[in-house]
Amino acid sequence: MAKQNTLFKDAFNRCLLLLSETSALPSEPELGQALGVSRTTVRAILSRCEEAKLISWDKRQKIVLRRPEPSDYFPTEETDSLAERIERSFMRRILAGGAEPGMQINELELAREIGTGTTSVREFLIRFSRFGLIEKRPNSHWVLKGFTREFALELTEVREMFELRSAARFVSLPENDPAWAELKQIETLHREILADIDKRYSEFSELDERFHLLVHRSSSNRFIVDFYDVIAIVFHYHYQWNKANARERNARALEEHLAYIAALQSRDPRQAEQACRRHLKSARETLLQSIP
Amino acid sequence: MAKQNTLFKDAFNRCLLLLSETSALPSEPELGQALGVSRTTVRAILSRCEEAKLISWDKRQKIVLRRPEPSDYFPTEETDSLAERIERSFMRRILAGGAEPGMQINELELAREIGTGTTSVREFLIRFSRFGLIEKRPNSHWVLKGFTREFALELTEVREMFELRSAARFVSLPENDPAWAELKQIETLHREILADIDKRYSEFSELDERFHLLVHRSSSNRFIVDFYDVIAIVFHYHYQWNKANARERNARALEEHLAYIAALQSRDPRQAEQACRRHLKSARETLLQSIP
DNA sequence: GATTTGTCTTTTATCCACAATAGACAGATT
DNA sequence: AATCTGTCTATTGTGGATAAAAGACAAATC
Repeated sequence: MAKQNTLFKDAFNRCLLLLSETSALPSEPELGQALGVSRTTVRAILSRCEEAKLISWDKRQKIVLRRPEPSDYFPTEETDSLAERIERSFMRRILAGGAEPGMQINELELAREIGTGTTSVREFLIRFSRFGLIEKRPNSHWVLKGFTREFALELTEVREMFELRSAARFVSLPENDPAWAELKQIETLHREILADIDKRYSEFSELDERFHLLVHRSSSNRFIVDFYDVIAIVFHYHYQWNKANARERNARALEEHLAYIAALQSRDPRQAEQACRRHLKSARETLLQSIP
Repeated sequence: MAKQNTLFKDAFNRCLLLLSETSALPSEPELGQALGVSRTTVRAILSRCEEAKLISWDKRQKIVLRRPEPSDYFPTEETDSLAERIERSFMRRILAGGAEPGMQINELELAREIGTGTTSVREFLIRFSRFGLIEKRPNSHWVLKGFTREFALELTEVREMFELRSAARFVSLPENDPAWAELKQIETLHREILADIDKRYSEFSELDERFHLLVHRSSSNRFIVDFYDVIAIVFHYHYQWNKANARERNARALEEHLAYIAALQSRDPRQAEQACRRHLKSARETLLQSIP
């Protein structure tokens, strides 16, 4: 089967959205830019649109003939890349299922379960190994080290070092740095969600990631920024998995964030450090509480 | 060709060393333990030893018939794993050769040059990407970010955070922790090399890695210990590549290490921090000097 | 003259096959 | 009773094949 054309399908779906808002499509390179794909893929999309009588296509003339209907879209299951599917399956297995530390991980078995080749699973495991949750025994299996208390403590120790350093850098960013504008936006979103917390508390997870990533970015250090991936994936699956008291937890975190944001905006290193420490401490406690 | 039997060849060579010192070999599981391979490989080794009339083998009787000669060994080029060969080729290319940042890296071309399949190269690049020197553009090529001044500064920034933290932990290790004995050994080696610095200065590189890894290990934090891989690979190739004034540089570093070791042994956190800072500062300067 | 399109080549992502290696189990040996 | 050996099976490491996707280049169009 070689490569799945998930990129094509996903870009096609996104093209239909564009198409429902205009009467003609732009040039091929421009469309490629808009969809983030190469001209080869753009042309495949246009061909399919033409076949489905969505547009008439003659060289530069790409006229919309009708609005796309739900049945024109590819089903969402077909638009996820293989890597995403593998990640989800794997995380479900090791977080939800009984995942005792020390358990062996079998490439072939995982591949069969997910319905894919071993190469892709293998590459996923290699990429994933940098998160410190699994380890390879050469010429033999992988070992699950598990989402344990030690893991959480080691993770948060490094996180705290990095975020304190990043917050210190943040307050000294020049006035015209775009991070200040982004911070303002994030602040506004916090207030909006807090104002309607009962309905919108579940939006916190995404906002949390956006905020902390912004802080880490100001370190201008690739190792610090890259490490944020580890934190993000852990918290991402952690939120999905541990929903007890989510509303209260998130409300409290939003308040802490607002204090932290105000401290950053004050440009005072001491205030920023204090607010950062306070929030990180409670984030650590929350994470630890969810581990048996 | 599927898999190369480099493990077998390497283990066979190591087995010949054992064989030259005894008159009979132990049981298969024991031999496997000693060589770090499975019984399957042990049996392959024994078969070959028998064929080469090095031993007579009948079930539990494995009697050495003659001493191995140089011609019995496999040539060392054949005992390196594919991953090691790829790493060396790649590092030579990007460090020695003209490696401008922004250059594209082509899996197929690399594979052809090294004489291997694309899968292995690909897996190597994925593993290597955690060192922050290359970056993947999905569905497209890899980009070389280059061994630049920024890279060195970002690397040393994190290194300094981690090593200071580890040194602080080190001084509070309990008296009976094996790290103290290892530190003593390392200290002795330092003195031996310094005493005969003109001949032995090149042994510093390996000792340097051993010392700093010991310090990082005392953090008991997998992320800190894993990060030491990044430092180690950079310094490893850096030493191979920048040999100007190696004798003086190494002599100075050895002196600094001895001061640092004494400070650790004093168990005084303040002294340890000072000595650590002093050494890291000069290590950073040395690294930066070698970058244009 | 700058874009755009048509066409073609190159490269990546993925599956599959096969040798090397690990590992399991029962019968043999101490 | 414990360990070892013989034998067999399962899994990993690696090369090669192929569809999807990117990208190069010249001719066409504005």
